Amino acid sequence: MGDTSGAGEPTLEEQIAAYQREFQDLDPQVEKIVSALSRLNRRMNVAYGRQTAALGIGNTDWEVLKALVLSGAPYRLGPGDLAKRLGLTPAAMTHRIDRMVTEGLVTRERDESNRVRVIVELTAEGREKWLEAMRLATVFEEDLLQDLSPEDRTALGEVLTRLLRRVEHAQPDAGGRLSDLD
Amino acid sequence: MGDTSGAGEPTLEEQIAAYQREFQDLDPQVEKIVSALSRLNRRMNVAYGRQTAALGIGNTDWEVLKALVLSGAPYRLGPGDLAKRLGLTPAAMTHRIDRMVTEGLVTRERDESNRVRVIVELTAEGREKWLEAMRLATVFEEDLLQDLSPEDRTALGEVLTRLLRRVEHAQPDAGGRLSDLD
DNA sequence: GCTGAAGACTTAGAAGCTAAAATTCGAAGG
DNA sequence: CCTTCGAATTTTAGCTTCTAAGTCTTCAGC
Repeated sequence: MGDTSGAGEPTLEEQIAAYQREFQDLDPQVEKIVSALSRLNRRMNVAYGRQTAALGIGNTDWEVLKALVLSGAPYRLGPGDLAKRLGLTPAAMTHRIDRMVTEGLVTRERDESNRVRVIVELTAEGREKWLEAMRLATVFEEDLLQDLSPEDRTALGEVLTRLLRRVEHAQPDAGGRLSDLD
Repeated sequence: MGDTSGAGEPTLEEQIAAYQREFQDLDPQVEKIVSALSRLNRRMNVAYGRQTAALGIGNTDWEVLKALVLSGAPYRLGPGDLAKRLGLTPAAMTHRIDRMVTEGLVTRERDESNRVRVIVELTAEGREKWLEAMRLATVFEEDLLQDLSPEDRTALGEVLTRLLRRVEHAQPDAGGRLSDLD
């Protein structure tokens, strides 16, 4: 069923053996995939977390930067919009924006054409931080996949998207926000 | 660089296109793997979270149950040990154990042979909850992997463990505790 | 018997989140 | 023109879970 965390961790093989000992019905092949996937993801998140921390931004900031950049130029969204994309309540968004404004990553201003609305816009510094984080991330990712041939990579991408389609179909847009950093 | 969360989420393809638009140096093949992996993991965590919630236990409880079960019969560990395995401070462990004792999932008693130590022991109910969660999880996992042939499964397990070995070697036992539910 | 170290617990405080109330503005109807 | 409703945001209060630092208890060596 995957993995948990941290130091003093058993190896993948040890853990699967323990699972089999405690739960007879376990398919070790399935468990291997699921546990490896989970561990891999955690390690990646640790790496990303370090990189963004090195840039002086937190994981919560990172999520907002990403949403704004992916929305495309001119990199503007309302708090409500952002909240929807990130799966948060509007109140939580207000707090994040407060922090990020003081950090200089975004600006907040009222929309002059409809003064109920607020516009959150990426600053040049915010965009630069995002780009820098992406540069670090791609180095890490390239290193991670270093041993895989182009064919291996294609095959892996295919399998994973196949699995993803399956979950997304079964669990259409869950909206859950159970951790995830990238 | 992976994915974030929730509702109103773009499709994987849309997101990769947006990344390429905003960051020219991106290798779409790499990004596809990384993003699919991240999304897949998040969906799995959402599913696990629902299942454990349905059993009336939280994600934090689940981690402790798992550590105890995996330690093997008689399912006893000290708070300090548990804290190390879960990557928490001892203080955080104290709070978790408090809660879980009132929930009837574990018992806490002093070790009579060395009264400085405390022994946390899984109750029958705690063990039963763990087993039930595992049953639900395996159903979900089997469904997830349904379309993969045994050969596909073996291949996927191999590739993932290969990647995992690579990260674990580069990042030996980071101890990080940046989210993860399983 | 005293002292030091180890282990667990307590307290204080930080980071994030939610829910619900308050605020502000625009739009529609009398 | 004024009023009222509704939408979007912010404020307030409180929850959960974590860390850091200090305290208490107990064992072990001198």
